[in-house]
Amino acid sequence: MRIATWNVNSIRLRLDNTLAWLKERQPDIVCLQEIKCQDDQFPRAAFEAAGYNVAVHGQKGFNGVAVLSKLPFDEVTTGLPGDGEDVQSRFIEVVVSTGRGVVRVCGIYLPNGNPPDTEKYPYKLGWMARLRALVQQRLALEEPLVIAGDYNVIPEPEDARDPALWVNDALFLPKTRAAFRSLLNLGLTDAVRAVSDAPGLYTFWDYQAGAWQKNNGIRIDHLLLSPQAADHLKAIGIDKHARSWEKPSDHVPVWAELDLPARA
DNA sequence: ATGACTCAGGAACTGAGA
Repeated sequence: MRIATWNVNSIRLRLDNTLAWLKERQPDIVCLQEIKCQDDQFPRAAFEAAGYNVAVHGQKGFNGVAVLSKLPFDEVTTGLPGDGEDVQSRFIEVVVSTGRGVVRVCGIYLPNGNPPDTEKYPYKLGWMARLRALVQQRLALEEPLVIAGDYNVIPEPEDARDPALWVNDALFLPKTRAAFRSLLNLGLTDAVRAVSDAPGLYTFWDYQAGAWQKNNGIRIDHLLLSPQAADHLKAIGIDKHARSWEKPSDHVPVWAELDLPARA
């Protein structure tokens, strides 16, 4: 079973790119972020025609997450618990059944948090604390669990081409990195880092200042695995070439292959 | 030195992104 994440930066503008990538990579489950539309504006029929079930948690104009799955959904829940005032669409959780039991997938779009001297940064840190609490509960289920998405966290200096550029940024501040480590320390495995310690495994290049041409990238899109998922990890990939396509997202797809059947 | 793009909304620009 191949599980992927991709921040598409508007699903309506990126529909053709997304369909082309699905055909090429053949993922079984895909978490999408920044769909930037309401539920009824999501191009559901195009993905259903490509063989996917669709779960959407959108909002008007920005944010928004969705999950595509070749397997039918046993459960779909939306919204990260822990703050009744939070109206931003950044969390979706699904459960599917395989021939060897269930797989649980959380799709997340973690807040950016910039500028750090505004209310946006405490919102980010609060969101990370709420995510940690949820993950702690889910780990007690002892299921294969994948938390996939745009974390807006640069975990380590080698995850940026030029870490000095990011020292005062919400993506790389000590409190951000500490909160990410605290999540990992619950017992999660960063799928990419389980396979490679190489530098340069970037997932985002800014549209500005020729960041792509200069390979001035960062690694901020991650798949974190529960022990029951990590035990089945076979391979990972970062589909960097999607950044060079016509009308690209500023993020590229990241995927993990688990040695679990992709059929019920 | 600074800004540099790209999106949605809604009809000229602003907010947001990272």
